[in-house]
Amino acid sequence: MTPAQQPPGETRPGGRTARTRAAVLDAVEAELSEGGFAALSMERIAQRSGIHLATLYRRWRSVEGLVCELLTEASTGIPLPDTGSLPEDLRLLARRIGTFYTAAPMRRLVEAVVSSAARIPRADTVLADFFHDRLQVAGGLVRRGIERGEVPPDTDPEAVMSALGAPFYYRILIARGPVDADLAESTATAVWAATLAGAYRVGGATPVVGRATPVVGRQRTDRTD
Amino acid sequence: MTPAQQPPGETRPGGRTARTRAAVLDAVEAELSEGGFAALSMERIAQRSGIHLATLYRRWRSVEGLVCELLTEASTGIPLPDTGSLPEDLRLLARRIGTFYTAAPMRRLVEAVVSSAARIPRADTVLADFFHDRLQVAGGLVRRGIERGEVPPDTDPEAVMSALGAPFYYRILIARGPVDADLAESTATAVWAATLAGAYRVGGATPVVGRATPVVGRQRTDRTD
DNA sequence: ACCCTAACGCGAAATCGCTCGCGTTAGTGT
DNA sequence: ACACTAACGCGAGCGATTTCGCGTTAGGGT
Repeated sequence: MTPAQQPPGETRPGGRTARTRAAVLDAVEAELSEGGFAALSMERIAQRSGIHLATLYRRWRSVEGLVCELLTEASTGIPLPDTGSLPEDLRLLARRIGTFYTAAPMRRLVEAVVSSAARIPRADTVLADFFHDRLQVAGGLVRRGIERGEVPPDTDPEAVMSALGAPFYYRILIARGPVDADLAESTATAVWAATLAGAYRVGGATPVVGRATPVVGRQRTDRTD
Repeated sequence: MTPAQQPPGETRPGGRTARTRAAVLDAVEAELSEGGFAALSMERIAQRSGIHLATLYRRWRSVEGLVCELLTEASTGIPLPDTGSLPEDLRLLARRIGTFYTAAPMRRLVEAVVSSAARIPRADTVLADFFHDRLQVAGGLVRRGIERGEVPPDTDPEAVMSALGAPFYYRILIARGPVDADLAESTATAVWAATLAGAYRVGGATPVVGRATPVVGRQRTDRTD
């Protein structure tokens, strides 16, 4: 039988292979920044990078495959703060996410990958894995806060980090408005307040009863209406 | 000169035109529910609806155009509650959004439209307009709360409603996990707490200083660091 | 009840995206 | 330094999508 036949770029990843990869990904990024995902085609990428069309198809199968690879490249995008204070960390991270997505290129990349995920299964898993990993490590930020006793110990770190990211992606993908500093501030404030209120506990949120909320502590409401 | 030549379906919207439209949109919805956007093609829609392929292309140009039209159809999706209490309304609405997106069909539609928006300009504007309108009317919910004095008077209604929606779309499009009741509860709690904390004020959020938050009232912090 | 034409059905034709087979180039191991 | 072969360049070719021109059907106005 044939020995599994893995796709190009795997068995001999050095030298020329690496160069073409870099050239292609650069071209994709540039094209994406200029015209967005709509104007992105294998043809254009081939011309811009100087790499032959057939090679592109061989290694990446489709434009979707290309933007997926570009996403995995961008892993080292936003560094996680560690100031010793969770609310400070949240605010700082929100600002970094904000500035990260204020510029068009990364916005476009997210659009492209999400768009791809709806079309090819591979992009779906790449996207899911990417953010799953990122959420995992970002959760460390919250875990340190728990250890310091800043928030309820049963706070779900990933839920908090999801809440911190969500508004930005909502703005980019749904509301389709600009990401600005106000959004970052608002989000940081909101997430911190919500965390204190116990909205992100592991077994589901404990509802805030009535009006004024006893904000700290581990209040429990056993109503199950 | 030729008299502008508007696309089919505009000048004579009754009778047969309306029937084909209905048949086609039904087919799109069905196909979308079953196979998702990836499996959606003009060919399949034509077969399923019994409408000829050429007609589809004439009226809607592409699958993206079709899902756009389907979105505008789904306007009457989630009714807005009005219980007389903002936190109750928020929780109820969150639950409705939750159940709405728990089932696959609407999830798929959102995926499809967002995916389309990255590719054709028309979808971009359709999506933006749709959610802009929806945010506008949903904001009434918050405005009533302001009139009742439940939240700070300078609360931004649309910001609150964005915050209520964001986690669901994050879950669907980014985290790619299931939308469940927990998410709805968590979101409702979080948004209410954040609103009380003043995270969604019109001129940008007033940061929550320090640890315990004076939750009600209109505290002001003039620090601008 | 009649005409007018928008919208549709039909099949052929053109276009586009994508793949395939073969020769060439350049890493990599000995 | 040499051999081996992964990865690339090239252009023809295939299939699927999209369009076109024409005849037909059926609303809407008078």
